[in-house]
Amino acid sequence: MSPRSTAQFEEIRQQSRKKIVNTALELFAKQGFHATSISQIAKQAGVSKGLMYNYFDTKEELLMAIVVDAMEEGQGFFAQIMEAKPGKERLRLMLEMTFHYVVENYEHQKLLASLALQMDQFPEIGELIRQKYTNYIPMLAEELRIAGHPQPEKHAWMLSAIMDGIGLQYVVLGIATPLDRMKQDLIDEYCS
Amino acid sequence: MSPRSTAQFEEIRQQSRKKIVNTALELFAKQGFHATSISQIAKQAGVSKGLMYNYFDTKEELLMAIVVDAMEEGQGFFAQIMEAKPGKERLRLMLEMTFHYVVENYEHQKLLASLALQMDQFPEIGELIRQKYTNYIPMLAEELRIAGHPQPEKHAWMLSAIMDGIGLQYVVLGIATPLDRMKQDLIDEYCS
Amino acid sequence: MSPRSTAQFEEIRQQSRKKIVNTALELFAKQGFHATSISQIAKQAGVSKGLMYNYFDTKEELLMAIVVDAMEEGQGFFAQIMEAKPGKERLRLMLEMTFHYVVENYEHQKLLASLALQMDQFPEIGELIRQKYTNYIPMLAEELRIAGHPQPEKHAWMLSAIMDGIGLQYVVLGIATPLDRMKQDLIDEYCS
Amino acid sequence: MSPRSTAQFEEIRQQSRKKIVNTALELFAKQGFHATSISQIAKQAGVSKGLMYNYFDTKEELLMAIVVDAMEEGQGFFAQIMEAKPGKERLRLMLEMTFHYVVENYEHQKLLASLALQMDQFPEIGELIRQKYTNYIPMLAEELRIAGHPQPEKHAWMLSAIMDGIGLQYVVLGIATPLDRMKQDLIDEYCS
DNA sequence: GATGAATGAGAGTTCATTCAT
DNA sequence: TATGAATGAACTCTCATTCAT
Repeated sequence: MSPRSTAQFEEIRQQSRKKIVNTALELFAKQGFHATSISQIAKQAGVSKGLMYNYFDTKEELLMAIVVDAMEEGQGFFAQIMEAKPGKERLRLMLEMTFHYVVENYEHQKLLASLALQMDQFPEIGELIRQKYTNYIPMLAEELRIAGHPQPEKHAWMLSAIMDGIGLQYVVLGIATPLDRMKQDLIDEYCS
Repeated sequence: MSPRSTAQFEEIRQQSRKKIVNTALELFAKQGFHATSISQIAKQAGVSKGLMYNYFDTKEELLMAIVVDAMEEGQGFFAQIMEAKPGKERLRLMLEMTFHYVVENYEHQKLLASLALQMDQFPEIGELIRQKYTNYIPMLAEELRIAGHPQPEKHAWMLSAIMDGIGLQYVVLGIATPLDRMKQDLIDEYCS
Repeated sequence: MSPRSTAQFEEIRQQSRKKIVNTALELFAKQGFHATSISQIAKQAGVSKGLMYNYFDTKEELLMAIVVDAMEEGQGFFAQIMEAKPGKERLRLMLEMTFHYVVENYEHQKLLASLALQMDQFPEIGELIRQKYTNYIPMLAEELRIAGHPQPEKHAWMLSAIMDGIGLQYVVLGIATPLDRMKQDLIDEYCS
Repeated sequence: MSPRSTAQFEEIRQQSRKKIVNTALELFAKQGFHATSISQIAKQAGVSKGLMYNYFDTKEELLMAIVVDAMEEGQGFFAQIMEAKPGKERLRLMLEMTFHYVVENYEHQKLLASLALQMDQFPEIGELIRQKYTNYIPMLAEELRIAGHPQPEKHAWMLSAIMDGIGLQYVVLGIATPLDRMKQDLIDEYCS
């Protein structure tokens, strides 16, 4: 009789939105953005094709929403790290959480890597990725400096390359990559 | 009819084919496979759409031809390296040529990275990429062992991750990456 | 429950209905029937899409309701005119009120013109329009005869064409059309 | 063996283009632009849906091409008239050819009327229509002045309204409109 | 060998309509 | 009475592929 309340509608919206976003993330990560059709997302999410357009104006906007989610998740990790006391321990935490992120956010990681390779086509996303690097390298250098490392800038590039390479290998090769051992090796080298 | 004209035809064929392959490589690398249309390749290569199907039965086959080219190019590099005397010098040569390859074969590099992230869609290519890793890591370990390095296997993974990371950053960020310095740092660390 | 609240409900119903009809008229006139969506009407009228289907079963029915309104409005004008004493004065009144109608009912006028051009698609409306002409021309001829005009039938066609033409130009060109002057010219020619 | 010549291709193109344009004109005129789908045009023209996009980038561009055709046809008529010696005879020719145009170009006429009522949605076309009026009225006044008519401007508006009204009635009512008689009446009134 | 007109499946997107609440 | 989430058919448009010449 009585219409649903605003709060009820909002909850329904959030549920549907999440279903769509999660499915899209999964498929975009596995197949790439262009090779994934709205039909496929809808079918796998168990909703109609049209529903997506109740939440996102275009396929690109759906992608953008996922990327923003991924970036915010990364920011969250980072903020958590930065609450720790500066020094070797924080550097260690940083490495450990990065490895943790790679494993836990396999799909985000894979999708972002894929998008990084097509920045021409998604300029907005390209800008976000570029900015991430612009911020990340100096921050890492500063962290290494605080941890008492000589040549912090050199190792910032090196470490970031290693982390990117490990991430890439992980999303490409899967569990064949000896993640745990490499994590330990890096911690031994940089945090002791 | 005469052998002469047959040879001429063959040369024309090779030229056309090369034009197509080069253009396709350029566009696939820049835009990705799915975002590049046969029409666009044909127009930019200055040939007709129909002609492309004279050389490649499908778009996938064109991609495959490019990938095989890229792999053979890589093999060539590798063979060249293996002609050198084993030891620290060969390891150094290996690093230097890898850096050289990254810069000179930017497009191959970028395309392969992109395909590595979509191995589900191109199983044949996926297999090639997986094999490359399967061969590469032990080979690198052996090389490190020969060069007198302790813990060769550990550093094989590490080095391969660094190289992949550097390559990824290079194709994503372009010249902002301090390639030369990183090359020197690696050589200093691993070849002295 | 009480009669009072029933009456209130009825009033609310009429208000909502009027809001919807007015908004739809405005948008149909400005953009055309097919280029106007139910969503747009609902949003601009400040009601929910669902509510519209409480009043009109289909989009076509909403259109039909508007057209019937417009026709009834025209009938009202006509009835008013017919209360006057037959003769030159009534003809003059007819012309003046027609001009008045054109200005005051710009949107009805424009929508009807637009529908007249797509009678195949709305047969019911087409029939109404055809009937209007079937009745209008002889009535106008009779009016001209009563007013003492020679060749009343010829001028009936002529006058109706002029009025249609002026109406069309007015809805197309807007105020650039010299309505007042043309009205005076017609009155001078036909009513003196 | 040998590929088709450029001229052959061009002729094929022109034929297909004409088939599409003619069918589209017919359907746009009968049903309106929005109520006509590309599928319907293709089916009735006996070509594939995709072929239209070989000739026109969008449905709007197809419409635009038709409108430009219609405008040019009108220009042609006009130029023909202007070759005659100025005076009553030319005015008579103008009226006769306008009636002729209305009958012969029924579909153009109907489509243009329909578009004139939706100028907001097709600004480019709206501008063309507005310009036509801006040029047409003064030209008609001048023509009337040359023909020795008193109050040429007043009658220019009147005549243009009559012609528009007749055209509108003709495309709406069809042959029920007494075109020939009205033509004669107008010629008698304005050209003697 | 070479062309580009033609096809049609399938992409992204819109929208009238339904319905649980 | 009133809401808006949800549907799915139909839309515009794209593109790998075919084929007559």
